[in-house]
Amino acid sequence: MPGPRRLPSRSELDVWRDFIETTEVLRTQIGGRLQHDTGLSTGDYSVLLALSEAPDRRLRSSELAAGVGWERSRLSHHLARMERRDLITREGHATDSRGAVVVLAPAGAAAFQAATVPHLRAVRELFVDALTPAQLAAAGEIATALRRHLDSSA
Amino acid sequence: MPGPRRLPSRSELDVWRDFIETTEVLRTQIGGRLQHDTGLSTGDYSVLLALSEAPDRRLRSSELAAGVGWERSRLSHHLARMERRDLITREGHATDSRGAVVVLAPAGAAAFQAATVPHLRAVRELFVDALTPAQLAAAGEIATALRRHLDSSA
DNA sequence: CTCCTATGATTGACACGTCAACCACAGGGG
DNA sequence: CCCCTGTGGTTGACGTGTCAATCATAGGAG
Repeated sequence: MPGPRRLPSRSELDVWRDFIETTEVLRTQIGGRLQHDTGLSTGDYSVLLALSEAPDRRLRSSELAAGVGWERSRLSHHLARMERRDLITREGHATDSRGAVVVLAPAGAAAFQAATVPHLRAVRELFVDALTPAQLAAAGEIATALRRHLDSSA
Repeated sequence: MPGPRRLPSRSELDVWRDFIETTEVLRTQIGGRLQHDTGLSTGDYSVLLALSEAPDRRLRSSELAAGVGWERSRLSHHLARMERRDLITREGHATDSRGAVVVLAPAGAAAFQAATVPHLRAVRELFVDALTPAQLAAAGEIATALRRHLDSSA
């Protein structure tokens, strides 16, 4: 056990840079297409997806935050913007006066409906179609390994 | 060849979501550590790295943009913020009066020096150490395949 | 019942990114 | 020489994300 572990080698660093930059470009492209085709951001899409699948198309704010994996502060800012555009509305919680309930608005449901096929098509074109089945499986395993490692060191 | 190709299957979509969310968490964690340990953002780091490697520690704005892979507008905003913090300075170009030259400032060089080891350590801990050598190689190949596909459909 | 702490959520300040508009100058045709 | 188009770069507006501070209420200890 040497004390401070080694730094990444040149080839490891090359993989890192290539990997992180490419995933960033991928995210930007997918987001840009979604924005262009439907007027929704990927954040909007995640929120609308979670609400669409929720019973009664409504969720308590903290449940929604857990569902999309965001901090409450981020969700609060995003919901404020979505409310301004009439995609969602907010109500008080019946039994816990601290709570807020987020409700899918008609315009939000419509926007989500219109967005889902174009978005899934973009995912296929830019991600699934770029990889062989073996690479796709490997991508899944890499994501799982990274996630487990991140969770354990948090 | 059926006309409109199929949408992603359930398992393909699961991989997509896992992959894109995990890489985002990874990016956020690395950026957060860098910010916390050194006061630099990953953007700052990229710019300072490019300038450190440039002859005379100075680059024309458009070359710097190409080097870090950013749009000119993004670079301009970022340089304005970095100039405010005395990490870089900007000068006019000698022969092309339209041009701007970005110069690494002493504080920028010092901040970069201080940041490199902690940053590389974080990359090793959160990325390299999470993967087997085979997975690391696969990650490189996946990035290459995605990048090529993105370039061709742009 | 009265504090006391923990939790749900919002806010303000600020960094970051994109888009479109803009300004200034370079480098030619005429 | 004059215009005209293209290029280098900046700016403003706005959406997005993080952090720290704030506020109100829930829920339990005493």
